[in-house]
Amino acid sequence: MPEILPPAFYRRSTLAVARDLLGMRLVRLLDGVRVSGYIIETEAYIGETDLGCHARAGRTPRTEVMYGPPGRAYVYFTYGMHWLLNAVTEAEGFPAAVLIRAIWPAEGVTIIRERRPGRPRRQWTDGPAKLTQALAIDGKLNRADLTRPNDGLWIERGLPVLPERVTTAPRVGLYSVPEPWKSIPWRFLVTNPADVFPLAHEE
DNA sequence: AGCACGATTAACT
DNA sequence: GTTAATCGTGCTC
Repeated sequence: MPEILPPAFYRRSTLAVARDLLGMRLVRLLDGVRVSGYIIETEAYIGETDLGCHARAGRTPRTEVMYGPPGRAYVYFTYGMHWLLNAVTEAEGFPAAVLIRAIWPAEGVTIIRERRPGRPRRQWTDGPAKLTQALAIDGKLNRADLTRPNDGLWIERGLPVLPERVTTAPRVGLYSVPEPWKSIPWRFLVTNPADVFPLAHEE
């Protein structure tokens, strides 16, 4: 039976959660069908002092969810057209989250292809807004509970990713953010995911 | 009330 | 390599 990651998984250091989410399975239930993928890229955003984190603005209507209980979804809209998915981390009251930047398709490949028309397979879910398109994730899922199946979006234990398969790098897209936040290596990637995860077959 | 900008993507040259 | 698309958010007036 798939084990849904409990609140205790998220109620830890955001860097540990970002690292450990690699290989876990992000699951979306669409019309009773499981659409899922293994998480292969994440980024950590940690507290009001992290000038790359939205919580640098303090408590606002948008950032409020990051101050709430761990294991909830923080879904926000950017560039006028894209939704991005985060998992809230750390103890309630401390604002932090992990951005899910890429997944390796696992289940529901037919639905994913339909939701990413005309794109080659490797571009289905290799970006933070591409995966939300593929899994039909938008603002309605902000504050969803990722530790229960109730909201149709959760994260399960997946496949282990060994330390030698993990790369760290600076976070993406923080052009105007001052140092050290701009270059601090809080991005986590699985190297050569094709060697680790099975190629999903058509259903 | 107005404004600058963004945790991006796709389509260009 | 460059750039347009497009609008919610937070900040300033």
